[in-house]
Amino acid sequence: MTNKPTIRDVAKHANVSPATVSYVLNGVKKVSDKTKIRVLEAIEQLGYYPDFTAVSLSKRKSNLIGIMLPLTDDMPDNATASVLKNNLYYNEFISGVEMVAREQQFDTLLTGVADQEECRKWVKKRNLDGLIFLGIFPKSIFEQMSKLGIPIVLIDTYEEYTKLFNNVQIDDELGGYLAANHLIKLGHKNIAFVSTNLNLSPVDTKRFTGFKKALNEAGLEVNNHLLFETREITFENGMEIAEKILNENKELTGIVTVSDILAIGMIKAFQYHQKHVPNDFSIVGFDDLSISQFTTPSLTTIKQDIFKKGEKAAELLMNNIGDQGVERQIIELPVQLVVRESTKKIVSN
Amino acid sequence: MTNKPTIRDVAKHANVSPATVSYVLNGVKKVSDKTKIRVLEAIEQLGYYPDFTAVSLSKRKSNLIGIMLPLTDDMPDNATASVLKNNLYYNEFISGVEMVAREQQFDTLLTGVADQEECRKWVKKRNLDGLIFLGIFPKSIFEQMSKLGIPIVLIDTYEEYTKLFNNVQIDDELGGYLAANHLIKLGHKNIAFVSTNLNLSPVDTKRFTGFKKALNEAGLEVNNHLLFETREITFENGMEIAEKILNENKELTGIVTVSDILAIGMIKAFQYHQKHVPNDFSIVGFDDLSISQFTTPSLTTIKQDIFKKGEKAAELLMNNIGDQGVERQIIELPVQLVVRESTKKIVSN
DNA sequence: TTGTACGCGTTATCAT
DNA sequence: ATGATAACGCGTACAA
Repeated sequence: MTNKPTIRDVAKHANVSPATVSYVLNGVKKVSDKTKIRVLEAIEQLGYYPDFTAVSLSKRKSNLIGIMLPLTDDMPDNATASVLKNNLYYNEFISGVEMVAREQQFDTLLTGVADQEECRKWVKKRNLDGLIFLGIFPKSIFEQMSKLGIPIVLIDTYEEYTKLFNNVQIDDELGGYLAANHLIKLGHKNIAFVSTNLNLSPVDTKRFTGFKKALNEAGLEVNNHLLFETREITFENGMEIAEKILNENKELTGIVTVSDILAIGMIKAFQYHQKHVPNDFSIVGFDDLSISQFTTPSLTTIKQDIFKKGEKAAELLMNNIGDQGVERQIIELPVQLVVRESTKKIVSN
Repeated sequence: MTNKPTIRDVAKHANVSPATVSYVLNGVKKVSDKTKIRVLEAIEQLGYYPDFTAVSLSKRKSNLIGIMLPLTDDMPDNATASVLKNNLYYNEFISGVEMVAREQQFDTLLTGVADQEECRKWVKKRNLDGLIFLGIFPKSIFEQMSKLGIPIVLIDTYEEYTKLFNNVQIDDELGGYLAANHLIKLGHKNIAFVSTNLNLSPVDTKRFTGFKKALNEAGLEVNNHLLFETREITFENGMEIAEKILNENKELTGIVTVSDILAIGMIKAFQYHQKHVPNDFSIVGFDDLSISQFTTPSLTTIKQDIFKKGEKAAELLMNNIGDQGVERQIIELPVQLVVRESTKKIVSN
């Protein structure tokens, strides 16, 4: 038979009880060395390995972690997929999580959630051992989640109500500061800030804070006309903003964005309208995606190691799953200015 | 208690047996309408929903499907992650699978596999209901897999020994043909073909076949010096090939590649060495990734709908999981030439 | 070390 | 035709 051997098969083969086999498997030191060896041999011979489903049912532990992607209400049902499709950021992050999880015999599940009920069900249905929240979620969801009793790691959250969870983040304010400062040092005085809706994104707000700080320090005034908000981070939205800038004839030479994606879209639109980057506009991205050094011009950007962010998040989660009662941690990863071709010293008039 | 209600709780609440509840849940028509309503009410009131782990254990069905990524032996252990990280292709594909799976209450697991044993174990451990193979795998793995007794969908395979599985593919030969033909029509006569190792990649071989066909039809000779093979599809390898072309002073004006990634890398290297695309080299990519219309120059490429490929693969898999004995199917998705800025009519001398 | 109840839903068997 | 009982899937962990 190609049938998978069970723990009872092994037990029979080794002339012991299933319990003993289980003890050997789990390193419970209740077993004499000689029986242990017999059991190990039997396991080897039969090619036995435990069924995770059964383990999961009896231990109430699935060796499964979940990554939660945000779905706003106005998105179509199938938005998980489209979020993934368009956002290279998620891709790298998930890879990092995957890698660490796999090393520890965990598998990773992905979902988008519209409401907390759905989320709770998902966790319960699959007996998930831990959760990573990637993105912004409403307060109510966290209240629900904290009742779930499983470790949770948040990414890039600043809201007060998230303070009781683990968090992996970067110094977003510094990122915004570095980006603006870079342009200022290049002589730019009229600098735009391009982000998602600041009311909805504390991350972008932090970056904006850093941005403003740099301008203030340089004695430059923060001009609200040079703040551009878009709903979602896509290439297309980047193009739209660039066109808006051109249409409205904004006076500016420098642009700080919260995402390489937006920056790339903007550059494309500028080029389409015969504007040159960096000659006409200097643009700083954010993230340093793998594509960003291969665009033309290559992107000056604030680099964060998204892959490592995923790794750290998974490590944190694993530690918490391993033993509860670990204290809540905040891990801050570094950001760094990477200067490439999309920014340039301004040509004074 | 916040404890999840079990089927027995529901049964008690409705004054029936657990079995009856199960029947109602599974639509077994053994239950009178009045009891059914009672049960439904109890379910509603208690907020009951079944535990997938338990269902999985008793039904031997997990509502989980797996996507298998290839790991060659010489890759590091953690290569799943890096494959994902670098390959935007996978990203879009997986999104498509995810979406369809989710609609049917399935979750999707991802893994890279080095050998068939590991793969088999993974399937067994998690009781996976179906498998999608994304990429090229050795023959031996398929022999093992066919014994597993779960539906399998292959992507882009042409090997003889894969003929007994479902397959989702595109017309790769046509793709190669269209790409070459486009360049020929633009007046190019010395056209390179850039691919992975043709001995290892039947897909690239098909495209090469189409490529050669177009050249032959046009009375052009296929020059082996203009065939460039690389090990892996990365931006960096694209750059390398471009540099090789420049270093060796190859006489060519047109380039057909098997991937947008390679094309983007090549363009970058050309630009770095003061060569202009498309003025000096016309380049055709393959895939039409979401980034490809935002590079500079934007890519002329052979478009395939990778997202849809994922959707189709998942649909096929779901159908097969639903009822076995469905006949093996091959689904061929269309390819299409998308002309953008990276190709141009040759300036005759 | 072992026997065995348990976790939770399913389904074959049996009863009305 | 309805519905209950109980064994089962597989590993775990407590009592003995």
